Amino acid sequence: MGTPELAAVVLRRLADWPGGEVLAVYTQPDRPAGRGQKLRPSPVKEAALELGLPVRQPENFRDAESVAELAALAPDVLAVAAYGLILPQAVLDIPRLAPLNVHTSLLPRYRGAAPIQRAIMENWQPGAESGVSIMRMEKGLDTGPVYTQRRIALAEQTAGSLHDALAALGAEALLEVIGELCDGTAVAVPQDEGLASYAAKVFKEDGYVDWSLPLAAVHAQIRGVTPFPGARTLLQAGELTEPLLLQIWPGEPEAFAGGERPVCGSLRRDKAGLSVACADGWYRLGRVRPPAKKEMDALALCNGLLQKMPLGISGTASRPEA
RNA sequence: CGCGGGGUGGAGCAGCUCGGUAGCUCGUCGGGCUCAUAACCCGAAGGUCGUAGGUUCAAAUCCUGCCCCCGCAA
Repeated sequence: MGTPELAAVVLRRLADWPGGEVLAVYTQPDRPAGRGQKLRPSPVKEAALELGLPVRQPENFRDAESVAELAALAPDVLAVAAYGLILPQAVLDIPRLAPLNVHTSLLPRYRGAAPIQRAIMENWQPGAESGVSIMRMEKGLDTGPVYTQRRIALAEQTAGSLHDALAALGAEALLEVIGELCDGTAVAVPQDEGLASYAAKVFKEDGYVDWSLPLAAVHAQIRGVTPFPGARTLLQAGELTEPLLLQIWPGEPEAFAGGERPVCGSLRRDKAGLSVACADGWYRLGRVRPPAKKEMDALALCNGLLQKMPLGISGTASRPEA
């Protein structure tokens, strides 16, 4: 049971597994999405169809009928990853062995909606890490006992790359736990409630870069919202008739040279491109995208839209009005 | 028919309102200069202006159809 790309990765791995069989795939109903508001199947549904697996898309499990349909399959386990539907106790009780959940954080930290992104945004100390947990589902949100975890260094990860890495690790860990459940050797350890934290959903405003922070924090914020919802900043430079809402990708932190202390948010153009001043250094912009344009190097932006901007420090980058 | 932006040498843009010589920054190639450079100087190549029609003496520019790309929203 799952919906987005993460769950599709896990599903493919499960379908591949010789130790068991996927009885059915549950995913959210097709939703209008994208340009033109066309009805679109979820990544999980696409994967399931590719694999020739039966797909079910109930609106929810509040009615007895949906629950009965699932129960009729008599599954040994329920494997859930980012399904996006609340599963009532009646559903959690169905599997013979356990209802399992793949959660992309080191529980009990970052329970909730956006563990991957929040973990990156909030942990910019050197050596920080995150990971994925396989837990037994219970009534509360991501509160169940944990069977196993896999850790991974955050380093230069973006939300996108970490997502991919954790999807692979999570699928592997899930198979391991299912195997142990079959053998009867699986052990789940209750979470330490004292260490619990929640990862709130990430909105577009979370991508508005706060240049008053230190380089490492700025870099972490940008990596955490890349590629979704994307980091943005409002550029105001000399010849621009109106401010430019730029989407930006992770760039290069550069510590200030001795004595340098520009105001946070100052823009600097040089032969190599564009940099923005943070609390303790210049953040050199890498890939960048103006509204309605394709993504490009900061240097290309300078050569085109910003070509009248003089070399040196002028203009500012700031958070758009909320 | 959800809203909106765009397609101009290799990259990024201007020019279109008001039709009349293909422009700018960068890159590339050749040459020069320098201890040196993502430095500077000189020179050159490179474009069916997305596509098919229409209007016109004349279309990147005005009109119509089509193709392609992208943002928002969900």
